[in-house]
Amino acid sequence: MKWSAFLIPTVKEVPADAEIPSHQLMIRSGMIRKLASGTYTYMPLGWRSLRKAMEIVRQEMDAHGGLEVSMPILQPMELWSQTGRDVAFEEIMCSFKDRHGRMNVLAPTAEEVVTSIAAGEVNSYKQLPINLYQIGSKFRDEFRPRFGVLRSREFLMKDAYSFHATLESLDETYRLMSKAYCRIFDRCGVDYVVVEADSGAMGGSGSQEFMVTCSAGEDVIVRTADGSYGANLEKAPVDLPDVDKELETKRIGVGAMEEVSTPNVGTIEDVCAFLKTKPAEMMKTLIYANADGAVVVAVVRGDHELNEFKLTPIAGLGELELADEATIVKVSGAKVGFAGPMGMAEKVNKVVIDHAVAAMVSGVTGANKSDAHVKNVVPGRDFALSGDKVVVADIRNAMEGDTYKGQALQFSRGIEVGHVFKLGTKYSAKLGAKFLDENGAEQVCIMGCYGIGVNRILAAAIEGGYDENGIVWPISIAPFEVLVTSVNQDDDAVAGAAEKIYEQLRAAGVDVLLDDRVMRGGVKFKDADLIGVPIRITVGKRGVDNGEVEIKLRRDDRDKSENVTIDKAADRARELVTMLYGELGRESRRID
RNA sequence: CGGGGAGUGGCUCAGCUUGGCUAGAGCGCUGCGUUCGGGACGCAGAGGUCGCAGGUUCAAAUCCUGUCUCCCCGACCA
Repeated sequence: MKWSAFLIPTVKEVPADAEIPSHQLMIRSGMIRKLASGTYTYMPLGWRSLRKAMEIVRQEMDAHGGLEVSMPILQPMELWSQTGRDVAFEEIMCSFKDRHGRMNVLAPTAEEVVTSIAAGEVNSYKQLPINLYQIGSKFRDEFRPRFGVLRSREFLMKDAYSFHATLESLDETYRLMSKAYCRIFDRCGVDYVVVEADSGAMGGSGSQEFMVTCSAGEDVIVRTADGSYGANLEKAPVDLPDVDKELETKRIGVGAMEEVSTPNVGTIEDVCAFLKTKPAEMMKTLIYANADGAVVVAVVRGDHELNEFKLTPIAGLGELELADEATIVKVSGAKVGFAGPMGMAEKVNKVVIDHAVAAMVSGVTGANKSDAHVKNVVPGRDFALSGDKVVVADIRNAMEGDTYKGQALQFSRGIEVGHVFKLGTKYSAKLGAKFLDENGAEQVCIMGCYGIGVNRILAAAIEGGYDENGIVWPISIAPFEVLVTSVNQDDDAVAGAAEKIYEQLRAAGVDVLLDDRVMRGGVKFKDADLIGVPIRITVGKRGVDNGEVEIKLRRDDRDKSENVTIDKAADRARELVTMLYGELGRESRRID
């Protein structure tokens, strides 16, 4: 490809609405342009990179048992009603009514469609297992699109769905997919970690996320110091508090509960300031309700955060939401901010107390009376720690200083680029994906599903590879492998040498871009750095006069360029191409 | 959805408080010349009716109302 015939609209100024490096650089390098909030055009350069990422995904899926298909983006709402996900996804689905009055949705994902295919076409255990995948646009009406291509309303996803006769078969495919994912991300040159995850709206039993660590990431990754365990914060467990042998003795020494007036002092911070205590000596009482009006009271230490992903299954009352003001007033007998755990077990459907609270000698909490708190509240004495409706459990977020399996927990941020789930029979049962087993008995297919955010691979690669001058691409997903810059395009000898090297590389199957624009060198070098092609051949008058050109890697400093003769330039570049590909994916990563 | 901010040439922004001459700058773009290995310089140009709709006024980019769009913060941090 010749630059003069290509469209690479680079810009010097940083667009006002781009905040993170990958977003800024994708716009500045002319890869993408925004059409509307959360929707982007991939310009020729960006599309080349995206296609390369797609192709790596495709190759590895094909190599690991995937069968590529193309399912409709346009789906009937009716299908979603059958699994109840018309409600679960309601707020995030792009939907519209067609001229016949039917509701349609633009695919946010495709479990329903693929399962209905399996329901129709899979009849026998002999057809199983099977793993169907596609790479295509998905639509989610995000609450808040942001960070460019990282959280957009339309995005490119590789989604795969496997069907099995047995759990063992599912496990096998799940492992195979994890392996394929490792190869994909290795080949794409992104630095990732695999963590335990919550399966969220997908449902199912097991799930792992592939996260690219990056400060702009929206998820928090928790890892043990020895690296043996990692999880999304949503899921990350914490060790139980140390057992204090003196606990009971200390509690006996605590005086009776004492009510103190705290007018309009509702938040933990305010109460601490008012009563001169610390958050760690307080108990936060949160009141939740489900759609049927069942009420759950959760109690965590004042310095801890409740984790709803942990609370929900323990409460066992379905989806929970923080109760509205009226419910809080009714349950606690006080305005918002003054609830306490005392006497709650008798009033609500469930009381869930965090381990850390159960281990407190005593604490301060709301008095269940407006404008009042109580001191000297002793767990077990002043509110129950056991009983029909009471559970003590891990319901809080891990935080700095916590341990798991005795290992200190470390926190970092990450971008979710891949997610694998064991779905079980949630969809197959509802949509009738059944088969006959060896004994002629009808069974429901067991399913797995496996997603990759293809756009996110690009953004993540940039977040992990850029400098003050622009992008530093891994060669596998760079828009071009080699850039030949003709510094003096108006000089026939220079232009001729550059063209010759370009043609040699093309003939050798190298993906090469020739900057044949008649422009000043400085502009060309700046553009070259910006678009980040990994191998650069600089052809200029001062070298050509000596029969030489310069070759350097984008990631190396300017002074590390090497001079080679014009004749050998293409061969040397090919060696470097091979070397750079060889560097990708050499690290083996262990996946369970 | 709640709070905040912003919509002015292709891009980044000034002007608006205290309405008033042909609406400005930088970048980009076109032409000519000088330059020419790290985003050159000079000269000459093209390009906006100030998001949209209404209103106030002799007069509106500027004030008022409505509306649309975009961005930021939050949205189940008590």
